[in-house]
Amino acid sequence: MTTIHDVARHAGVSAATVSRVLNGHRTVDETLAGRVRAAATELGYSPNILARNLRKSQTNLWAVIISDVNNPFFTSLVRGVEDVGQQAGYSVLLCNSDENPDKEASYITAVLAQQIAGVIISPSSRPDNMAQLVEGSRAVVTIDREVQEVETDAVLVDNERGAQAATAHLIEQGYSRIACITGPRKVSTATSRLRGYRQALRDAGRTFDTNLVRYSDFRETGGREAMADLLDSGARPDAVFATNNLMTVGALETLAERGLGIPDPVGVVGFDELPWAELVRPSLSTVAQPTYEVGRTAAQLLLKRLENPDERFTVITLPTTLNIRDSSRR
Amino acid sequence: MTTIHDVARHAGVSAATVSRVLNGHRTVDETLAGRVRAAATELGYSPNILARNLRKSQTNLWAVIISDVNNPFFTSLVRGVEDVGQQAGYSVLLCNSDENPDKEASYITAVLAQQIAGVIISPSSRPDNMAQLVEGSRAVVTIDREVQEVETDAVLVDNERGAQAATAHLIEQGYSRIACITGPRKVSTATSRLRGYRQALRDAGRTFDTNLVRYSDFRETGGREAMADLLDSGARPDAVFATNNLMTVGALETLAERGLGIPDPVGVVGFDELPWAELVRPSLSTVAQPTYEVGRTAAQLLLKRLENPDERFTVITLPTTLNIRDSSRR
DNA sequence: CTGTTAGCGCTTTCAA
DNA sequence: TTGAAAGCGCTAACAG
Repeated sequence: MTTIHDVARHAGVSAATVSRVLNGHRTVDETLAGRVRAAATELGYSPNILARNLRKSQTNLWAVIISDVNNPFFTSLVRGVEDVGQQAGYSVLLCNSDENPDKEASYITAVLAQQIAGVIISPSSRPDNMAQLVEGSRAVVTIDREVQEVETDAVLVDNERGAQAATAHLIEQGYSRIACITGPRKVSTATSRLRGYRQALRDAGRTFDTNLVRYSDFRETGGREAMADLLDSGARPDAVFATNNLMTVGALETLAERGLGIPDPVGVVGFDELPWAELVRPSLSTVAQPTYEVGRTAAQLLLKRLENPDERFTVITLPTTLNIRDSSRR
Repeated sequence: MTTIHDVARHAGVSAATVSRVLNGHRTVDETLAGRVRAAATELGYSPNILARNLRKSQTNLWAVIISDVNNPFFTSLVRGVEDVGQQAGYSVLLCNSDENPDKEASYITAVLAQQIAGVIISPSSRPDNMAQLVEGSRAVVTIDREVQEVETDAVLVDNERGAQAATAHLIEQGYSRIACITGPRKVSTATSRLRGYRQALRDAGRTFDTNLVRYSDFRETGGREAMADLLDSGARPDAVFATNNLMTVGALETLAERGLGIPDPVGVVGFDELPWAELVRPSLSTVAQPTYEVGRTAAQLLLKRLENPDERFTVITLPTTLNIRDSSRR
């Protein structure tokens, strides 16, 4: 291992000067700086990151805490984060909270212990976790979901409008008993999307019927059970809007099991794109989120916050796109 | 920040003793150890990981270098790694080489610079990268693909047998002109799976026809183009075996575009499970890999290697499962 | 079994 | 503008 002292000796300067040059402090004479850079390349020097971390009490790591690595929504997002982070010299730690507040809490503890530079998080339903994270961390950007109790930079999508567009589309296709399978009551995306659904019904002069609404868990089995329950309960839905991709898959499975055709007698629109939505037969109508963009934008906010810790918080809301395919077109 | 010295003072011992107790060295008197533990909890002490990292010249981080985060094969694998790693006190860095040897090289450099404790990698086609990684890293486990030139612990699946079973199944269903879309010539999974395909043909007394083989890139568009080329070339395939999930998707897209029915006139079997294989119509026959298990096993090998750097290398080969669904059944 | 001591390699005052 | 020196908090070699 060549150290900063080796470079210093080789260039005939002190270690402090080498440090200054390599960190881009402009206060060094150009001649010396040149000598230092030459020595560094000649010796193949690269600074010991661990020593730097200790000295600065901070790593060059980011953490992304998401609720499900298996959900393509998040993987695409992670790429967006990674692309920006790597550019700026950060490596990305992936943490998978699994929609489980305890697991989230343990990751937050780990993140604080590691002295991670910045955190991008899709928060679970426990606001205390977020409070602790924000308290102990240098920079936090919230994605996907809002947390009322804690203020941070955030990147969201226009959930309400997306849900409204999806529901309005189903209405316009002549469906009359449109069900909604949404996520946990405490998760903002679940409630916003439900609100959009409700708004579309109201706009169309329809009544909002709680018999047609199910609160589930954003998972495949949850969607499956919610759909079964809707069919068995006598609510007689002729269409369903599911507020995330996995629950949509679950709903489709139930419909297939029951031998119910799509889009007739039952129309389907899902929130979130499925990677192979075109291959599913009939092809699936979705409200698509700009997932990669969400990740990229969050990473950019994080970068800004790291540079400028005292700036006011920004919240960016990105638009969704309604992709009308065969599952809702009759 | 409470430091080890605070705890030492509080417990009336030296910092070294505190360190010993907290690291589980058994050479400390139980009375003292108890006092230390009491002091530590009372003060809410947690060791500074950055200092420990510097001192030990090693982080408590693992890196997983994979070729595509968007591929569900890898995300499930990452979970397996993460579950084991977290248990043992490691955090997992996710690196996305994107099937690009240059990107892989840059991640390897980063991993070495970070002094990552252990690396799990699905190597690209550039053996030099692996050589450099193995040279500079404490522990490396290879997954998914073999690299001839470099010896490491490894977790593989029985690609040849899986491919053979898939092809034999197509033969048994009465398909006579079975094509194979495989990956890059330099990637072992591509060649092993092709070998299995070939073996099945031989076993059935069929001739191996290179006109029915395409080397592609393990990506969706690659599979799409390869399928189109097969159809346009006059090779007249009546079935296709694609050697990974994304290329299978591509092939399905081409077949749909051309209005060719599945399983008639064209049968399809893919390697790797698709997350919603059941929803694709017709449902897709696949050779499934135990992805989560691959990750878990690799992590366990890594743990072992870290404990025991001089042990002989182990290579574990896990079995695949042929899931026969509608796309190949006529 | 325990304490003293000496760094790990870097950044950053502080003084020149 | 530069260098000397201190020290981030920890672990491990060594001595007792």
